[in-house]
Amino acid sequence: MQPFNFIIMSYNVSKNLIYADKEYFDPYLTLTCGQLFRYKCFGDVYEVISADKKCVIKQTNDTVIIDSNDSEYFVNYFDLNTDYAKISNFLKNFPELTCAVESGKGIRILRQDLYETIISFIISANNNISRIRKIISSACLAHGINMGDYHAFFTVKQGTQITEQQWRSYGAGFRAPYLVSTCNELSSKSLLSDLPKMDYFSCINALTQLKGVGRKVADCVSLFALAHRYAYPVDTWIFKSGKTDELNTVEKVRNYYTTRYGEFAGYAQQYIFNFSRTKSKSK
DNA sequence: AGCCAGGCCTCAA
DNA sequence: TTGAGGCATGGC
Repeated sequence: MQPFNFIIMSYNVSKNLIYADKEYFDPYLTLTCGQLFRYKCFGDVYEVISADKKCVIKQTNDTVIIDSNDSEYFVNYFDLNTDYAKISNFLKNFPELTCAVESGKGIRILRQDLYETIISFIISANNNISRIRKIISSACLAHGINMGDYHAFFTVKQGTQITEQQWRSYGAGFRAPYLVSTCNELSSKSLLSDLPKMDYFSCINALTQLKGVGRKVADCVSLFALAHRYAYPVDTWIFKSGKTDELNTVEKVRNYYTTRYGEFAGYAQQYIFNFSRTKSKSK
């Protein structure tokens, strides 16, 4: 399959503004579906912080407007060069995905900063999204560079200065020693610059060497930061919705659905995750 | 009040 | 290789 078949220019850039087609970009779903943790909602206006950058998202009837000081960064961040119409139409053909794709229409899978994603998803282990957001927010407030109206995510160097006790005071709990260890590893080795050059399985192998990074976190990093859309992170929601008498372990669920959805497994996973959580909230 | 959360680590067998 | 148990904390 040729990559350019899935590329479409559904946006325009004018100075600090990006105008994106709203048809396949729902900011609310994209921001709240658990792939990023540094965003705020002000009615239908949103603020997103990624690494040391910030953007503000506004909307008209048919357009999403992204205001930032680095349009190129956020075009890539929001994956605006990928054609989600083709992806969702393809996935809709799987009967078990029809409802999930419909209700998750407009979710985009981001291309996030690698370091921030690794740290954030170590914190995510056995945790809930609102707590994850608070822990990350506290750490960034204390250690990230003050950018005026927001704080950047702490740098790799700043990360090495956060003590276990400080992590605990931010609410990281038993993950505190993992965070200290991984911050040091990422600072002293070349992993952060090597990972983007690796194939998917090499990424999983390298990432799971880090403390606090198991297969699920490694899959999230592969999917949300390294653009390996084959990755299929199996968390409690995905496992509950996918398990059967035969598929009774996390490994079996992951193997079955990565094979079933192939190079689009990551997108499918995100639709399923969103759908099962919204179903659970409404009852 | 008690279960659960975008799981991982250690330690047995 | 697989399974059990423990784990900080607070949302709901």
